[in-house]
Amino acid sequence: MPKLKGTKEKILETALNLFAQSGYAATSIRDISRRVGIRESAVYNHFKSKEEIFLSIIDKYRFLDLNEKILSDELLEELTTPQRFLITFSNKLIDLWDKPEEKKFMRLLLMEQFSRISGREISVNGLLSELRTLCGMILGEMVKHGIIKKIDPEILADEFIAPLFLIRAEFMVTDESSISEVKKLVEQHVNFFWNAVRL
Amino acid sequence: MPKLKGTKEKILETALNLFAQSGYAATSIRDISRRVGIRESAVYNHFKSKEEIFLSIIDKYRFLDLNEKILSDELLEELTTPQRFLITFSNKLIDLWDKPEEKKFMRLLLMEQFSRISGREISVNGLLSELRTLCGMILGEMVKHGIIKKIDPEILADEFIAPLFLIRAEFMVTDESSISEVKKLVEQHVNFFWNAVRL
DNA sequence: GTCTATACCCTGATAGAC
DNA sequence: GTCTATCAGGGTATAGAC
Repeated sequence: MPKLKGTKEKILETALNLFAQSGYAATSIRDISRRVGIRESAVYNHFKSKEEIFLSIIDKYRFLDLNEKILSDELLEELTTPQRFLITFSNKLIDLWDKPEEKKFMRLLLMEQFSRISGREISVNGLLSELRTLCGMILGEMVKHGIIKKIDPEILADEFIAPLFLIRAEFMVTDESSISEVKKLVEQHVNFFWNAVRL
Repeated sequence: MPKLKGTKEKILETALNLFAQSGYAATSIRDISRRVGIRESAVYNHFKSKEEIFLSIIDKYRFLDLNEKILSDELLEELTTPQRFLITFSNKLIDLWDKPEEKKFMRLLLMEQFSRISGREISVNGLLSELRTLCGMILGEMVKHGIIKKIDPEILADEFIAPLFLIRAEFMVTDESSISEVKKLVEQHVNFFWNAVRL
């Protein structure tokens, strides 16, 4: 990783900012180049079209690597106290979603998920499926070890994730994140969920 | 209600179709006028700008009138069997959301919620808040009558709605609605929810 | 790699005849 | 209310000098 951001990198970064702010169609190459500090035409040395910029962004941020970013050893130790584990897990997820880059990317996805730019499917489901898999695994293990009720892990995962996601999405409209309020809602949800599944 | 749709009405209808399909910015007045079958300039006899068309659409579809559209006498009779009531209620909601106009409007909202066209806030929260209030009332009554556990009705409403909404939103990306699959997921959710709150 | 210059099309919007 | 005609501005993208 070079320390000085090349122009290409700068274009991607700027484009993400503008796309996430105003949407793909409403953002022009002119806007992007102006902010980067180069001419419109110079952009075309790095990307052959506006669409290619968009697709590069998608490819760059598509993978969250949740396991790596959330499942620390420290967190796994809390598995002995499942309710606390779920709260810590959720908060870590909220923090991850609150990171500027992830936030912008999520906004972009939410905005453009129906646009089908260049036929490629831009789905929020994709972003959620990784999380769904991870939660399904964790909750499935809890079922197996008799920590929680015997319920289909996929259902458990959906019930656990859906409110979390909606809480996050709702607070994304206003940009003042008020993360503490979010975390209060998250904790309420986890408590409800825990009472629903505990034995 | 006039039988023959006036041009103004036709513009609104066409604009909703195109906005919901490609987004506000990507849809031009030309696209709209072409589909309506008039010249671009003729549009300006009815709306002074593209923005005004958008805002008219928002105003037209903003109110769902959930109480009226969902709470029938027949449904209320099922209150004696709460679990069945919740399933019927959810299915009615899904059917409502599946109506072409509501579906398109919801798509449009999901796409443009971050755009802040003309400074007006276009939030999905607004669409959900009416539902939240209704569910809060119903579930609050259930709590009061000792049918379900004593839990804050607002929390109950959120826990009930979030998965429903996410299920609906996910199936909105692909236009083949496969409503039966949706309803299966809905039923799973309601069963989970019911087991979480029953006494 | 970036610049200037430019091609060429589409945009929202207006003026004025019918 | 709809039309033709027209506008200025902005859109993506390319050519060629430096």
